[in-house]
Amino acid sequence: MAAARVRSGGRPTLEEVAARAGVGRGTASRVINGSPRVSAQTREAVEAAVAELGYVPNRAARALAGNRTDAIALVVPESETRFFAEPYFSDIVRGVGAALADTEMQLLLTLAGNDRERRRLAQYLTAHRVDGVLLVSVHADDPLPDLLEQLGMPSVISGRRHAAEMLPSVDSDNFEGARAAVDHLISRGRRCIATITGRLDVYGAQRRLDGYRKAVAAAGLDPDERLIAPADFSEEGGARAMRELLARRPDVDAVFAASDVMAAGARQVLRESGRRIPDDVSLVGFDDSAVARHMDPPLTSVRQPIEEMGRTMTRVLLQEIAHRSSGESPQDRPRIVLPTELVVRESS
Amino acid sequence: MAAARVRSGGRPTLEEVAARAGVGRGTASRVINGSPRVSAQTREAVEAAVAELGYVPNRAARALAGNRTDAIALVVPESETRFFAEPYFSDIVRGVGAALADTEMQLLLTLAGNDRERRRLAQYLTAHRVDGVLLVSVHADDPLPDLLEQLGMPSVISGRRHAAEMLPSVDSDNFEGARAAVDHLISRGRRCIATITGRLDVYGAQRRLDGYRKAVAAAGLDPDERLIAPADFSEEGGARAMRELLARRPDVDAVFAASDVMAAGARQVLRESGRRIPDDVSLVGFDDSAVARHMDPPLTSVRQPIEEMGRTMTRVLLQEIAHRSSGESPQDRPRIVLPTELVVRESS
DNA sequence: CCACCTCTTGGGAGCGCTCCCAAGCCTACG
DNA sequence: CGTAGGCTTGGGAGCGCTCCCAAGAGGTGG
Repeated sequence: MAAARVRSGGRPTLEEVAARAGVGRGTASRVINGSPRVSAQTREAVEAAVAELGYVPNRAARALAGNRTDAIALVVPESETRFFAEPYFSDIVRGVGAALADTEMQLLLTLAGNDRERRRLAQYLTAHRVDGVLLVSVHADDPLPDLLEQLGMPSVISGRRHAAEMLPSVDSDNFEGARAAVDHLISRGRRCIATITGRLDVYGAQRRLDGYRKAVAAAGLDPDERLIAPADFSEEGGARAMRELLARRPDVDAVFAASDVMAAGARQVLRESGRRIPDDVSLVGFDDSAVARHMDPPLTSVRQPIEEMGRTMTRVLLQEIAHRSSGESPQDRPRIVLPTELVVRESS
Repeated sequence: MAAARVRSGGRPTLEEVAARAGVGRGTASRVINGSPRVSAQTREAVEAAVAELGYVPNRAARALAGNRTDAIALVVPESETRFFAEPYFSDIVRGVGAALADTEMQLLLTLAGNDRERRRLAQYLTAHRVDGVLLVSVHADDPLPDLLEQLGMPSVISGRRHAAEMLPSVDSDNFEGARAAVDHLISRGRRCIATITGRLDVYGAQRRLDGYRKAVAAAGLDPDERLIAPADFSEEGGARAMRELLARRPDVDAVFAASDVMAAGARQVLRESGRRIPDDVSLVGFDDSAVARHMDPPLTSVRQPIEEMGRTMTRVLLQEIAHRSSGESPQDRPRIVLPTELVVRESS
């Protein structure tokens, strides 16, 4: 067993694996990359060498030679990681991680603050070369999607900016979720149903409002615009909106808040006004977060399959990348909508 | 303006920048890496070329040539990302991101499930070559820290496994936080104070218990072991522990739970037993999570500076990496403890 | 028996960058 | 006026891998 050249410090290289297996570098590479053009015997020899040496390919070298990186970036608006504190963020990551588990792909986490940073980011993403980008929480005026589109960077977006989004997208069914929530309130005999919306430049918030409108209209209820109060997803905003609502329509008997946190704000105001939940006013939230479960009374809420959204986004992105590199032009921009589920608790 | 060789597809390379600036490749590299051994004039010329060409260094090439990666990994036990759903996870990431903001470092997110995966992970981390590792939520029997230590990989750990941890660590002051919580209960006139602990193989949980014991002893209260109920950080576990507590010492007049979620479980059981909070029993949690703010009554809780922990861990890691690469032997293993803060609400 | 394939295989040519040596230039000093 | 020494500078030699061409081996048909 000639102890060939034993490199003192570093990890074994392809060349060493090849030498150990008694084959050429090219052949070893073929085995490691699963090319079919290798005899079974050779393959075995190389695989044995890999095992013995504990060889792991050097990513940087691969990236440089192969002009790819085996890495994707998850871009999160930094300003919102806190807003994401509710399961959202970690569940997305879980989902992405799960989908990546038996891949060689790495996950790069990129926090981008303001729009300027996001613009710079696009540069980086292409220069630092990730193979694809996952975008979450995109606002109507976010330049990033267009930039990525132009750069031809495979990307998947969650929370479409608008219906005409060019990028593949994965979303939960905000419309149906909202509709189900309102239908539920109607089935409870409520007739004067208000809604507190999120920031309407977030597509999902708009869709939730649409769902509300649809359900109200379908039930033949009075579609009073005064029953619609805009807010910003914050607890304080929810409280403020609830006060407005109460001032405009004191006879309100149900509220659909577009997030649990806003519902929490609304609950506070309803309490202070002497109204009981759900006796006087029914309350429904959205997200089914920890806040919902621990509210008093526990909050009926619309659950989104967040982890699955992460999984699905990733799967779609990997496909997109595969297509792109195999030269196919992806005709169909996948546009996936995952179902939501109403979780009924005591607040309604 | 001789249009030199204009590469059709790709981004500009160092070579092109050099040509544009009329200097050699080596010189261009020096400017870009901020070497002082360049004349001001040359520097300007290169910088201009960089700007004009929109040059961004190729990471893979750098990594390959320089034998470093400009990337660090944040290792999260996958099994716990959900447990992390409370601000923890996202706040840590925020902190890390903030500390990395004006660095060239990238953040790699690594979810590792079980111990076997974590073992494999160590391989990957060295082979895929990250420059350093951030470890959060480490259990007593986790093999990863030792592996990283052996491999000589710069690492920083949060939540030390045991006091004798070899790696640099950043932690919040669980001991003082717990003590402050119990002192607060004592100052409220409580005399029979119980505690619900987290998994004691998590260092922080152990420290919280230590803090409880210390405060009880210092106040000269009866240190009855029956007032200590172990649980697992879960709501259900908290409820179970509370039931045991009530069975053993029905006269309990205060409970310090080592997490808000467990406090929520305890609250439920206390309610069911007909006890009022805080009139009959005071309740204090730990984490100051959303659950605490929205509980009924709002929960007094110990806040940890999680985002700052992320920031600090990262800073320490970057220093560690810098030392390592400049050949200094890091004499002192930083061991940083960040202060906690008691947030008093109506539950106590 | 030879031309022509197909299947494997080896290894050269880079990918874009950092490291480092040697060369060129200038200043200062003997 | 010659020479040593300090600054800058250019560019060769890889880093470890993938891509791809050409060559060898074995088989087949005319």
